[in-house]
Amino acid sequence: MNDGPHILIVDDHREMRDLVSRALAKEGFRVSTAGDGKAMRKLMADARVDLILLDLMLPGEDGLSLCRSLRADSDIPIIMLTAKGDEVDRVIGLEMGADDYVPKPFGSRELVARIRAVLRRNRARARTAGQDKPKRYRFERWTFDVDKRELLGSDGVAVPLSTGEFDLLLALVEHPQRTLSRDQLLDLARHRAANTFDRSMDTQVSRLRKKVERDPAEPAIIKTVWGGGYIFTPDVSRE
Amino acid sequence: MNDGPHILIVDDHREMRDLVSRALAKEGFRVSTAGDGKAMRKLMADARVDLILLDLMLPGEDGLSLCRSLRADSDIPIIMLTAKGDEVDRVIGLEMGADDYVPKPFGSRELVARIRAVLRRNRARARTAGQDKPKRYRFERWTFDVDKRELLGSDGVAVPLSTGEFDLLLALVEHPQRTLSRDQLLDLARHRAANTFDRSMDTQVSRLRKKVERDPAEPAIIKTVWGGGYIFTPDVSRE
DNA sequence: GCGATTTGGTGACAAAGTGTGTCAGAGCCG
DNA sequence: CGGCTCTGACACACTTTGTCACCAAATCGC
Repeated sequence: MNDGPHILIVDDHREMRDLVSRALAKEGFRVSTAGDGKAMRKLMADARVDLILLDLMLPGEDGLSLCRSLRADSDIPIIMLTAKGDEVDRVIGLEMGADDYVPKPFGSRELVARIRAVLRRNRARARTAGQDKPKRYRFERWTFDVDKRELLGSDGVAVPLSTGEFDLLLALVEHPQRTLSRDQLLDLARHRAANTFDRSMDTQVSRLRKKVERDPAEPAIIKTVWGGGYIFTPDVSRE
Repeated sequence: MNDGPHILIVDDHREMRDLVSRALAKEGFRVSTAGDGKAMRKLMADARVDLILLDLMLPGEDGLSLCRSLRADSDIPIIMLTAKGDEVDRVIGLEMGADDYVPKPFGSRELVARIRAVLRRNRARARTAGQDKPKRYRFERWTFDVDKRELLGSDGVAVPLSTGEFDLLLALVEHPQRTLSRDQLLDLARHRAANTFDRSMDTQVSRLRKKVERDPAEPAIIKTVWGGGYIFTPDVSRE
C-alpha cells in the first residue's frame, strides 16, 4: 500500500512505537516495529529494512551493543534515540557506527528531517560505493586480483609482487590513461610526500616493469612522460 | 533555490568558511563547506562540485597533499588559499595542480573575480573536451593511438615516440590543414611561451619528421610555411 | 629474541630526451 | 644576382630517466 523507504523502529515503549510509527507512515514511510533486539532480528530476516531507529535503552540487549553487532554485518543506516540529552551518548553512539543521534523528546518534523538526511547520505554513498573498488582488474594479458594480491598471467601463472610493487600497480591501474607525477604516485602508493631528490619511484617502476612488461627496455604498459611522471596506458576492465 | 556553480570551501576556521560562504552565496553561487579533507571527500561523494577553494593549512591531511590526491582522479578546478604571502607556496601550489592561488587576506570581490576566471577557463576546456577527444587518428599510412601513446605503421609496427614528439604530433593532428606558428605549437604541445630566439620547435619538428616522413629531406606530411610556422597537410580521420 | 631472507631506498653511472648554438643552405625581395 | 631572413641539420650541453650494486630496514622462520 506504500512503497516509501522501510523504517524499523526498535523501542520497548509501546506508546513511543505507535506515536512514531503513525508520524512516519503519514510521511509515506513503510514502518515496522520491534520491542527488543530479538524481535528486531526476526523482522530483519524477513524484510529488507532501509533504516533503523534504535532506542538506546532496551530491555535485555541494549541499543549500543545492538548497534555494534548490526554494524558487524550490514551497512543499514541507524539513528539512535535516547532520553538522555548527554553529549557523551552522542559520541559513543556515533562511534558505535550510528549515522545520527536524536535526543528525546523530539518533534516528528525533526525526526523525519533527520531520517531523510541519513537516507540521502546513504543513497549517495551506495551509489559511489556501488561502482566502488573492483576486486579484479584486467589489462593486456594480465589479471590483477586485489583481494588475493596476485598478478595472474594469461597462462594462469601468478607473478609474485612485493608490497611496494602491488601498491604501485594498484595506484596505476586505478588511474589508467592519466599521467601521474612521481609525487602523486608516492602519495597514492606510499602515502607519503617526496624528498627533493627522490628516485625511489623510478626504481620501483623499473622493478615493476621487469615483471609486467614483455620487453622492459621498451615499455608498452607503463610509459614514461618525460618531465611529467608515468602513465598506465592499457584499457582496464574492472570486475 | 539557487543554481549557480557549486563551490566547495575547505577551511578549518569556521568564521572563514561562513564569511566566504556568505559572500559567494550573495553572488549566486551554490556553496558547501568542509572543515577537513575527510568532510570534503564525503561531500564530494554526494554532490557534483564545480570548484574547490582549498586552504593550504588544514588539520590532518594538509591542503597540498589533498590537492595532489584530488588531481589524481579529477579535473575539478582548485583555488588554493593561504595565509602566507609566500611566492614559494604559490609555485608549489600550482605545481601540485591548483588552477589559481589567492593569498590571505583577500577581498571578496577579488576572490569572486578569480573564481569566475577559473570557471570560465575550465568551461572552455570542458567544452572542447566534451565533444570528446578521439582516441585514435589515422593519416597517410599511420595510426596514432593517443591512449596507448603509440604511432603504428601500416605494417602494425609501433614507432616509439618520445614525450615531446608525442605532444607535438598530437597538437598537429588536432589541427590539420592549418598553419601553426612556433608560438602556437609551443603553447599547444609544451604549454609554455616562447623565448625570443627559440629554436626548440624546429629541432622537435625535425626529429618528428625523421620518424614520420618517408623522405625527411622532402617532407610531405609536416610542411614548412616560410615565415609562418608549420602545417600538417594529410587528411585525418578520427575514431 | 636471533639470524636469514626479502624488500625498499640511495648513490653512481649510463642512456635517453630536450634545448641552444652554429653554420650552411634555401626562400624572398629588390 | 646580392643581401637579407628564415629554416634544417648537426653537435653539444644539460636535464631527466633507467638500471645496477649496495646497504639498511623490515619481515620471516625458528
